[in-house]
Amino acid sequence: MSDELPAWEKAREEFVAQWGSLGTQWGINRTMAMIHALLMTSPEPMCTDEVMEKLQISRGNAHTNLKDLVGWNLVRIITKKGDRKEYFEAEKDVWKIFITISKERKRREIEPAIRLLRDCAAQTKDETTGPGRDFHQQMKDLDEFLSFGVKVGDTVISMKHASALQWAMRLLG
Amino acid sequence: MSDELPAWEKAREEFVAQWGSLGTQWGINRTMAMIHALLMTSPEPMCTDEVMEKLQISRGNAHTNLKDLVGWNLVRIITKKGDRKEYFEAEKDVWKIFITISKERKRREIEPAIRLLRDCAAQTKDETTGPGRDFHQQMKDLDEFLSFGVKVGDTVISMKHASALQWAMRLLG
DNA sequence: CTGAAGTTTCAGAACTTACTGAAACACATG
DNA sequence: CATGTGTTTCAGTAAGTTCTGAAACTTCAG
Repeated sequence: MSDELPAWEKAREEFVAQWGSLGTQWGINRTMAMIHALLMTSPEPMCTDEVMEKLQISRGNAHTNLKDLVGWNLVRIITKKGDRKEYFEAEKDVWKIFITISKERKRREIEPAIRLLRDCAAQTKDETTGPGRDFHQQMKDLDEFLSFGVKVGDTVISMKHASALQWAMRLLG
Repeated sequence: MSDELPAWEKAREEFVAQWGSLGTQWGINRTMAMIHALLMTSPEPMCTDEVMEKLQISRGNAHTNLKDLVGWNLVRIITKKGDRKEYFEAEKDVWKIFITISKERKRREIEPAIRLLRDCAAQTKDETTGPGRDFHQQMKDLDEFLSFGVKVGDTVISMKHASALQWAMRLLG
């Protein structure tokens, strides 16, 4: 294989591989995390074949994960005129990545949890004594906490990066 | 099987089962999430056998996941005098749960990522042109963002619940 | 319409992770 | 030191997830 890689590409390969491992801990599939890392550090949009080649994965796998990343709004499809191929480009702005991921996680992970908690609270709203009442209260506490968190999160992700920074600095200062 | 469950226990079973499913999305294993849900809604500390019985799982499985939860500081071991059994009790205070999880996730997920980013940035600090420089910059941006996030997070989790609430209200208001 | 280039789908294989059940271990008690 | 009670470990198995490769499909140019 080619050892003629520029120095930065060596670092990039480490980054891609390790980001993949970290991804699994975050509940994200390894390949998807690797493709994301690859695209985030790509000077140019890449096509499916380039991704396959770089990561040594099959077309089906590359395809699925690229589309998943597009579904997460972390990657967008670029088409060049006079070229039928689709190219993929990752958002590189850290603040925008953060906002996108926050929104998706809210939708996929927090909102279903809140629905569950409300449902369980509703089912037990007539419990006024003993363990039944405690359970009801626990559901309400969890709901209240998550809902409040969502509200705070919504405020933050609606902010411009600069305002968010300023606000955070005030908290720290 | 007994259909003589109090109404609230029905809701509890739904909560436990669903919290388990939600857990998998969060990258947490189903059983661990279920045990946590069970203990969070238990009026009394439970022993291994009770957990096995309630969730219909093996001793080994119950044991491993209980110990993992203790490792996460979400559950503590209680021993009653004159009884050699270990009982397990989950933290029920929502704010404390939040703080505990935040700390653990920081340690397990954010800090390793920051280490990786710094390593990759260091490897490319001499790159001053073209894609190498861009890569270096991207690593630094990500590092800076996560590190700043950690700082903000540290500040928040060092706050009392009431102060945090007050502070968040100001953000919203 | 035909063929070339690109894209999508999906059944089964490979891999990873979680779980069981049973045996080994620890420890207190008579 | 034998016995009963509770705890831990772990090899093998089951379940779940991800990946491959090939076939089907779409689109466009000639």
